[in-house]
Amino acid sequence: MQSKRERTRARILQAAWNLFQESGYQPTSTRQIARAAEVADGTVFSHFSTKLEILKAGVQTQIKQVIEQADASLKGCTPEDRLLHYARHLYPFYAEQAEFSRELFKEILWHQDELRPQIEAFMFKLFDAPVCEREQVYGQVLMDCYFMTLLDGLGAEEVSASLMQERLTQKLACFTSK
Amino acid sequence: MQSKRERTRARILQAAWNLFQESGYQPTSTRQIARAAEVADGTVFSHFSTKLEILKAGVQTQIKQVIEQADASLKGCTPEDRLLHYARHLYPFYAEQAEFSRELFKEILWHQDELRPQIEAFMFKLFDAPVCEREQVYGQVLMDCYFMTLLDGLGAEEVSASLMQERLTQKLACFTSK
DNA sequence: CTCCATAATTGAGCATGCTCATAAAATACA
DNA sequence: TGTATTTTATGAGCATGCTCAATTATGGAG
Repeated sequence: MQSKRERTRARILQAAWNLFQESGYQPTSTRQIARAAEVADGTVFSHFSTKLEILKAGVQTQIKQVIEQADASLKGCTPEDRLLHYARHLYPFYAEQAEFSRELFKEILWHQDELRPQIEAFMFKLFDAPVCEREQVYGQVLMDCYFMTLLDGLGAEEVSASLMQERLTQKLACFTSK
Repeated sequence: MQSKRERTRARILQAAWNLFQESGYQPTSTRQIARAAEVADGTVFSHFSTKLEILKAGVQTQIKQVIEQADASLKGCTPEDRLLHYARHLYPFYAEQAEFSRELFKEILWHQDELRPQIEAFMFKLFDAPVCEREQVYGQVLMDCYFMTLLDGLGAEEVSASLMQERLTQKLACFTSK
């Protein structure tokens, strides 16, 4: 059985997630979260160091599932096909949770000690072999396109995953057609 | 002669810029700025809607100069050469003002109504002709590399403009060598 | 100069994210 | 069981960015 601490943490996370979904991340105050979770204001921060960490915890469990799904159904041999495959799974998720994604990327961009390993792992999946120097750089270019297309799409007033996929497809065509 | 309002604004901007340089953006409070500019707290916000707007105003005048310099000395014919040319001018600036750049990009990324026109203009400079469909997409890919290399570099603990230039050069080589 | 309307400035006050000394609860050990 | 120690929880309090009703300065018309 989970310890009392774990249960309190879960309550906070659940309450926060509900409120975030209902009213958005920014408009939800940590006091509201505390009240909804029936704990004191300070308790929230004894479980999560930051308001953003709460969001991160919530989103990460979801994203993990999406990635696992994508991993499981991975088809295509070329790195480009595979990148598109992941985009088809992940873009819709990011798009649906646009505000959360924006908030997270804001922070995470500057802490690539968190992002970098994920990117490395991602590149391994694209080439599924220890990548050589040349492939490494090309992989970076692919990732650049993947991320910029995503960031760009998340900034639009009408966030559309399909538009993002289309854009990425066009960009990737630059490489394969030459 | 500039109106009193303009002079107050200038005083605030100057005071803010000094403090930002001295102690950084985040550690400087708007109250400190007000005190240094010898105005009331509220006055600051009657001239700038947001703390970030102050920073933006300060940085933009500087960046304009750097861009003009780059424009004036523009050499090279291929889009890749030109992109690198701009990188050689702009990366060092962003790197030197790393904290400011990070703070600004955080916000600006999601308001591409501010960023988009600048990017469009930038692409025009790269191709110096009304770009066709195909070039448009390729230009986007170039920009993606330009920005991701920049963002990536700004996130490192040791921000190095020359490293960023090197990385961008490598990426661009993917295109020209094929 | 005097009056008045408009523009600029003021600073008390608000909600926020987060801290930290204290209190309560759980646990370990006798 | 009873006591000591460690782990959790508490909530008053802090500094922050920003607001807004009230106040003061500005400058133009009579």
